[in-house]
Amino acid sequence: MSDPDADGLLAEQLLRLTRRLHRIQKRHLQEHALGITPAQSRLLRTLAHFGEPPRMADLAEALEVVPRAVTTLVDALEAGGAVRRAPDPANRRVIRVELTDEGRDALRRLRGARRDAAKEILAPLTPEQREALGGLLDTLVGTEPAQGARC
Amino acid sequence: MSDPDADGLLAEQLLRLTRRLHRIQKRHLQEHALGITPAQSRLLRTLAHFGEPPRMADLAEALEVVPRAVTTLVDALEAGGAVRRAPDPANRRVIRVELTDEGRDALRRLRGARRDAAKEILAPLTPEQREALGGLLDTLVGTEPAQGARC
DNA sequence: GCTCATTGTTACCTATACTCACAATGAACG
DNA sequence: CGTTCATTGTGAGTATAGGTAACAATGAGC
Repeated sequence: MSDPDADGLLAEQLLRLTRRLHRIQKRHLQEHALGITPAQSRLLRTLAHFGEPPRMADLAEALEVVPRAVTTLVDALEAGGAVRRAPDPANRRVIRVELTDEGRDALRRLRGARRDAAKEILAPLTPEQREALGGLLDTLVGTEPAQGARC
Repeated sequence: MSDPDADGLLAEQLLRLTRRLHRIQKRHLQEHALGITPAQSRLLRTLAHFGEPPRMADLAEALEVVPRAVTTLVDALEAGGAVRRAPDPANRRVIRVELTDEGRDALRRLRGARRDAAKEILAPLTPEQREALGGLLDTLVGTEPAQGARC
């Protein structure tokens, strides 16, 4: 407020932080020997939050990306055996994306990688600060991760 | 803390927020009719914070990117006339990146775009919350933007 | 049946950043 | 001096994440 450029600075910090997060995430994903990119990890995690196999369009909405992007991600994950495209008997246009056993396994290992990455990036903050940050981000992002089931 | 997955969620929110910021930034940059991408805008802004024309390597460090990335950005900005590569008389290896008058002008218009973008993304927060967020990000990012002069 | 909306995808493009190799230059030192 | 080594920027190529536009297949409304 005092600094008229404070908001811009904030944006800069946000960017810097996220790029750092991305790098750390990538490294941890490699270390954990999961042949998975951060975006694929994100899809996998989102997928797990749905009660039943979501449609591609559902995933696009949940991830806040264009449907086309989901196709690419699911392609990669399906090639890796983590998910499976299943036809919807009720509507032959839609494709349900199912988590395979292999995918569930990957998710489990992924959790470790994710926790490590988060721990590393959040190291400078006290638990209270983390909570505060979480609250602020909630407000900013809109709180609703738009997941199928509220996990 | 209570939720063992809270950190991962936080990372997710951060990612979501930054991608949203990126989109908004891009849109505002287009609206303000500056033929400039977000990353170029960032370099330009960083450039303005140096007391004297920095070397490419200085920019790489300030932006936290690999030197090669700076080359690409400066290429584009130089093609657009916003910056100029100037040889360093003291060391023929180094290249100083200077802001042109045109670049200074772009920076001025850019400020508006940036403020608008920040305003839009930060709309849900009260001024106090923004300040709090800024503080937390400061702590996370390390406070030192590694700019030549502490602006 | 005809028209229109939905759904996923093919094909292509962009932005950002990375690695690797290299040429030019400067610095250190026998 | 010359040899070796470090610095600096860049060419070439790659990866990741995303976006647009056009389209074929399908379903829905009249």
